[in-house]
Amino acid sequence: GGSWKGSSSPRAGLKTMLDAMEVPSHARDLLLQLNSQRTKGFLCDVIIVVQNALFHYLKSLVVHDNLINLDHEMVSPGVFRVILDYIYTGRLSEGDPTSPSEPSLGAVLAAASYLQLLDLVALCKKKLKRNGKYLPRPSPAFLPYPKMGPNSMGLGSRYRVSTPVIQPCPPGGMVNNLAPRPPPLEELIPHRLGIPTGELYAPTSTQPSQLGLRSAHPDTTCSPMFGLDLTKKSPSSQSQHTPTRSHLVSTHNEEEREGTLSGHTSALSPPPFPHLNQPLETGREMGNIYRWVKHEPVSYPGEDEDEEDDDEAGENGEQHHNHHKVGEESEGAEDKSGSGTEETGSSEGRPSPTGPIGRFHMSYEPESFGDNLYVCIPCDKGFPSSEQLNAHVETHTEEDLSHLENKSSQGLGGGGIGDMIRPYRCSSCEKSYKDPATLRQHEKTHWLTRPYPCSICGKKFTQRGTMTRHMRSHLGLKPFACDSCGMRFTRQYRLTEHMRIHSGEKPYECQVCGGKFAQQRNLISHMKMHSSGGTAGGLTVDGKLKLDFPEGIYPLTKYTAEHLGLKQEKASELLLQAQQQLVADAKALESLYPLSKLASEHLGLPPDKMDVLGQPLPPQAISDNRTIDRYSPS
DNA sequence: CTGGGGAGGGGGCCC
DNA sequence: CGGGCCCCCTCCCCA
Repeated sequence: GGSWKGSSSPRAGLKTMLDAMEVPSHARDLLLQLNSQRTKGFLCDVIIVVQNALFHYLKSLVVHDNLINLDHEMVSPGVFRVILDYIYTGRLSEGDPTSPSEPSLGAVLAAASYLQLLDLVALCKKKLKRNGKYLPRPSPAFLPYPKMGPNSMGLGSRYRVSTPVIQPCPPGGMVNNLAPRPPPLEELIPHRLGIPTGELYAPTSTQPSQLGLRSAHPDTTCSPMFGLDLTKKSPSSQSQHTPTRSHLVSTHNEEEREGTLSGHTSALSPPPFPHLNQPLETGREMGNIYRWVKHEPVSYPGEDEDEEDDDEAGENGEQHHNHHKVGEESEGAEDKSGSGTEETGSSEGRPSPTGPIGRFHMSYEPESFGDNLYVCIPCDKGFPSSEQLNAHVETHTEEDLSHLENKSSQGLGGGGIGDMIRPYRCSSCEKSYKDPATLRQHEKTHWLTRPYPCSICGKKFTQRGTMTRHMRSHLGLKPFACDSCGMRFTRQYRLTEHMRIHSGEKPYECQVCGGKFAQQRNLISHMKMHSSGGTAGGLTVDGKLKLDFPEGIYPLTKYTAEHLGLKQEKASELLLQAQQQLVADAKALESLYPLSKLASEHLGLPPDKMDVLGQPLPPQAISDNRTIDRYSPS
């Protein structure tokens, strides 16, 4: 990848080389061979996921990473098959237009433009024209864009700018799940497909630079894309750890690929909502394009920026005027994205002054609320102004909202209130978040490649903050000092914990034995002792079943949870584990000693109901206060 | 020797 | 990006 970055000379060189090819059919033969190889799945080291379909691909034709996930709203498996065939054969099969399974040329065109397969776009247009179906679009500056998926909220205009969507998944050679991990990879597109490589191949030289790892191509200006910048934050923020750009030298090579790729990948990392995708331009012109988009009133203000943008925002400021400099792909992109952060950040509130909840106003039919166009989703009340709605929303207590959220998660199903409170759902798991940044952060936990490697030991992290924290341990940075003993810590939280040693405060109390602890974690491990070890003997010396919950099995009350210093949910879970362990132990014992009346009474159930305890308690049993009250020991 | 508690430290994750 | 919390591992001490 890196070799394509920078000036156009590599292309020129390739052209010369190809021109000089003594056997003219060589390229064709080679492609045929590759295609045959591909159809057999031989040496296909890249897997592209489109919905539930897997396509094998040769890495030589793709830029990086072994697993790529395509947004199936933009590219269906059928369409992608056609595209892949085209890539390998140079031929566009039109198939049988009457066959429902055969993708239409229009769909292929849309996907091709989405993927920036310009040659294919041209070919599709040509064929459509020939069929008399193609109506050229007025905007010459941009590729035609496919219609948006069902979740696009009608904001397809955001795709006005080229939005490569093939998303790099972490290497590792395996597809750990088919969950569509959105996004955009920048550059699937092989050079031979007609994309100017200089525009598509972002640099791969993105290894963290500050601590000595450098970027490639000494002749180009490479931004330390996701280099750890300890100058920014770290208490010891030693500037000496932060080489300036001019210090960068090239050490990039294949061996570094993984690391650099991960950086690159993250630099191009996908927004969590494919359908809310921001324009993620690949070319150096993108800065300009972006500027144009910025002023587009219809541009959807979703979570735009890419993860890597942030640390470049300042640095790139000086380069806003210089997008056309060859060899700056990444910076151009980042620059764009960085600006995107600001812009979209400011515009995010536009349609929805109340944030995520407000965002859902648009799903309502205005007329149904008369003049009260501003609707509080949780309680369905309408208000004539956003200010009034805001004032109203503030009257909702956290409790109200969490109650509603629980309700929705228990029965209202998808699209319920829970979704409105936490509208940003992970495409790979059931989790949802209140804001897109958190979702994006979370989605990285599903990646196979962790985007933030430690420059010292190479360990990789899903969050930059975790990586910088880790770095501090390498560097021995302990900014938090205890006033009493001078001991230093890497984290504030540790110091807080530590201070309890001096104060003697032990806020965490075991509700079973009354033991007190200064640190919650020690209470937790203590609780585990109660559960797993508790019935280790199973029987007391006098042969009775030994139980640690003399009152029987009960879910934790909120009160108890608070006393444990745990969130009720967590405490209940913990206790539930203990209970299940207890039941398992009791069952094991029962097989040895038929369950006595005494034991069943200890468990709070008649012997014939013992089985149900093997199953997790239903959520209501934990969260429903009435149930809790009934079982509560207090 | 072992179990349990105290405490330091690292990573994951969400806000 | 930092703060905060949770989880885990580990080491040390002591009964």
